[in-house]
Amino acid sequence: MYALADCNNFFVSCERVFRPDLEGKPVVVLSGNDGCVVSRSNEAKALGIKMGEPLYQIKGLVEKEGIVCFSSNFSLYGDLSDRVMALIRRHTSRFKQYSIDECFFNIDHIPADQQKAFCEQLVKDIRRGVGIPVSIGIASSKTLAKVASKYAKKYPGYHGVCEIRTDEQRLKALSVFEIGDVWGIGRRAKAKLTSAGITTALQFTQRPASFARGLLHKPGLLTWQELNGQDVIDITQLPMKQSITTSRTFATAITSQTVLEEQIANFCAHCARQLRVRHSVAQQVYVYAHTSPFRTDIEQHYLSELVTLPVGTANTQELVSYALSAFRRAYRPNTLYKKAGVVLLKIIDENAVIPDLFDTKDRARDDRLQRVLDRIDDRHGKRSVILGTQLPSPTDSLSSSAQPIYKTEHKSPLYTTDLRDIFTVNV
DNA sequence: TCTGGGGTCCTAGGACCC
DNA sequence: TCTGGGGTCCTAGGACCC
Repeated sequence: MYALADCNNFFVSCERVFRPDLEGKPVVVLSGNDGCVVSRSNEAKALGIKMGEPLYQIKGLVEKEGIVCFSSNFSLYGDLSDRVMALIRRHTSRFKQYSIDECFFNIDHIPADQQKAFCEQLVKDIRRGVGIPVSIGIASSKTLAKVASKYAKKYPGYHGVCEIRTDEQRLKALSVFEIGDVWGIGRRAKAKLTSAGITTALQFTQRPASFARGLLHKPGLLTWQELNGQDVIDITQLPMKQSITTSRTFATAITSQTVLEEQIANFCAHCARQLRVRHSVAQQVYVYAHTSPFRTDIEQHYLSELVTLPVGTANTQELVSYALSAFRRAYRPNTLYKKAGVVLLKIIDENAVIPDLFDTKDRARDDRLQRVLDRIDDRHGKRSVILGTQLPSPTDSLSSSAQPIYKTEHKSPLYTTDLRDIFTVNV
């Protein structure tokens, strides 16, 4: 049997840990640039606010109902996530974190008739120890465990834990479960299934496997098998990341090449640091920037450039230099770039690097310097030492009228990871 | 005017090989 | 006028997840 633990309204719950006065009130957390709603309290959901809804479209409602808005604060969410995960991992086996607020684990070391009580205790421990409300679903496949966890979340009578153990329970749960809410069924698949007359998960499972395969291909077949109780989706694979991305949407579109170069350099440096934390190197760098897809009044433009490196590397200086020269090749003047990003690809273990016979770089020396720079950042904080290209160029800082590149108007303090913020709050 | 960020997997189709 | 078959590798784009 699998158990799935899912934090309720995770980002909002994180904000509430330090703002208990917001318990019972409508609260939302916004995406980067304060653009869209990405987490909603139950009260906000009850007001009809949808996931992913742009903030500007609900401005009136926000003011009328006194909805409390937060800019996203990922160092806070990451830190609380680590605490929740550590608590679960300590008491379970074959633990696998699936996302920032979800994990699968195995509870076969507990007798079957005690598994539910065990998970109920886990829910209480997390609530008391970290302050985050969690729901747990138990079933024979991961997709069914997801179904169970949704029931656990929806009905307080379950005390946070729901299990689908018998076939009667499975059929009953699926008979009133909307097909579009099934893990793996997205908008397109839902539309296809609806036109085939399928609205519940149960109806889907009652069609033959060939129907699922024919309409939704391999992923659809896997979902069909999982809903029928077979354990076929494997998430234990994925030992190493295949790509690392850093990208941002800007508050106002940017045309300046030097301002964009500064952004690209910072995105790339951030990716490179992630790479080194994982003891990996990248063999390709992909750079892109584009106009706002929502603007119909301007010509759309998508700039992208892929560079394959002669030798895999995690060195910030080297990766930034490739990223910037790629960007310079593709940059187009007088274009309103609204978003840009850097992706590192073809990632392999640092010990698997294949040397280049004609390499001109002293890599041992570069690595030593990089290690020193990382240690300085570890000790004195992120960005203690950065490349010159990561700073705004003097001409830009003079000309730009102090307009911020990103919008975060509702950010909460870094309660758990930055002491300076706590002192600021107390003052 | 204002619309997120970071991932994975699958598939079709083109390039290329013998 | 007539113009193969079978395979691999790579890439872009679609779909999905949280």
